[in-house]
Amino acid sequence: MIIQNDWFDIRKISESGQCFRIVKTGENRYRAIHLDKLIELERVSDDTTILDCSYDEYEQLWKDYFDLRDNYVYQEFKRLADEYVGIGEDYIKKSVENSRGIRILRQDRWETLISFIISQRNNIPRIAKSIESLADNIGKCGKHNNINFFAFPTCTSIIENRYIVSDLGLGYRDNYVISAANVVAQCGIDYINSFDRVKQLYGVGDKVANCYCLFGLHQLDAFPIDVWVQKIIDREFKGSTEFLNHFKGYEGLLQQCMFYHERKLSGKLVTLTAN
DNA sequence: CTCCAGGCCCCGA
DNA sequence: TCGGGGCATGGA
Repeated sequence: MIIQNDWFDIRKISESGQCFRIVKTGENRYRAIHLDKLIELERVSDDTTILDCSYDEYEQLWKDYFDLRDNYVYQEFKRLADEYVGIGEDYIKKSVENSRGIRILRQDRWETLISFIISQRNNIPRIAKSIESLADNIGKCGKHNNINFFAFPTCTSIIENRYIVSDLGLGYRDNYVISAANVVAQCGIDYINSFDRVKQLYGVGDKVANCYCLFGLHQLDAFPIDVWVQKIIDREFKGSTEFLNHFKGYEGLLQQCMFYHERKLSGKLVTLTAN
């Protein structure tokens, strides 16, 4: 499949910190794992990305995963940013422009939940490593062409293999992961359908709950505040989040732009690579 | 050695 | 409700 869309930048998406299983495999080449599928992508120009899959598989799976049904929210958000007048104006406009092509993926809820539980007080390479470790040890094996890969483990697998999970170097987060697995095995992931529900989980606070809403539930108004975003709020907006009122419904898009932009500026953008 | 990483729990005021 | 200590682990 050839995707012609200059609002889609797989490199920026993979470096934006929203997902941990999209890795760089070569120059302009990326690999993504979603559910029990693997796909390889190549960004051949600013507006063209090749997805190595059939039309049917694209329509059935990857179109939704990469949120490629339309560009409406991204264009609308950009328009809001262009119109913004007020404190931090320059920072907002630069971060949004610099982040063009970032989309909010429609990731698997369960994987998103566990990924961001693991993310707390952790760094991105090690988060990715922990997730790979979970998949490699207790996930289901799949095969794509001649590549072996492992799907993210189910809640049942985590419960059944909880002693293995506790030995994967997750630190104190292993109890949070196992606890969440128990709740989801009992109630189903559909039960975790709101900020309040997800926050009830042991080890989930405001930040992780907001990440779950934004990246797992695709609630684009969620605005996770981590140490980076807090730093931006303090420095560029004098500690006030009043600027969010201009971005009603799209706060999460702005959060991603700021997070990406800030890390890029500080030279701490992380490029995940295979193995 | 210390410091830090997309925080959260728990405790005491 | 707010602030601070403690928390597992590994890399810099």
